[in-house]
Amino acid sequence: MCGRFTRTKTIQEYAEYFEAEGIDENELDYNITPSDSILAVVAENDQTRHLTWFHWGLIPFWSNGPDKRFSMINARHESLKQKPAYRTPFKRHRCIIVADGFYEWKQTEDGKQPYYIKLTSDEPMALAGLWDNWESKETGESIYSTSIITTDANKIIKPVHERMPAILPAETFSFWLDPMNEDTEKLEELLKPASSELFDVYPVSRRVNNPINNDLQLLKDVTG
DNA sequence: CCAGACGTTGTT
DNA sequence: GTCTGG
DNA sequence: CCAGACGTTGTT
DNA sequence: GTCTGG
Repeated sequence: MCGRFTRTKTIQEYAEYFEAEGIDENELDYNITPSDSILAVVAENDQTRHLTWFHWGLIPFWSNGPDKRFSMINARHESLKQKPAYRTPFKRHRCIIVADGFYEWKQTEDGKQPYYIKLTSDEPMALAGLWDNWESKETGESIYSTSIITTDANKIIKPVHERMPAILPAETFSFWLDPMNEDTEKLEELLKPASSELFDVYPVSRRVNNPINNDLQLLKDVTG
């Protein structure tokens, strides 16, 4: 699954990498947790791309509002076409969530050991995501929210965890983001596990476990 | 037809 | 909104 | 995802 | 055990 990740570069770098219109804000984060605001790329009908913030945890537009009983921080790619919460967003509300790496935990005899997973190339990680917009009938308040799509873990991640986020290669960004594209068969093919050869996986400090910790040292390999 | 649900992971 | 269950 | 909190009534 | 908060 993907329940914690990082965003370690500047907005300007992401704007350039994703060929998207930036925003006049910046916030590095070494320990992003569910319910945080997260950065994503969306495209308009004319294919113009924008960076924008979303609440992490999908709130369907038809729901009565944020509901803590549900934690829709991840969407299994196997259920996108079927589940009511994901069907329409998969057709019309796809986005790319901006990350540089993510954490997964392995249960050990003496507790939970976090691992950091990043691209060997040090490029940004393009996580496949869905978004929705919920509006309050009372106040008119609008919440843009998002969910990260998960898929089977690849060979290098499987020893740590059974699932991983779907990661998009740069040449598929346009196809994935195009809001007019409703070819769910072909879109689904992009959600296969990314190749093991692209990744570094290593154990990091258990300070990651507590979301209050948020500093560059969290990314340090503790193997020695 | 209406009522009610609408989620994932890991662990058991 | 849309699907499932009754 | 993990960490941390978690409850009411009646009597003093 | 289960829910909330971060």
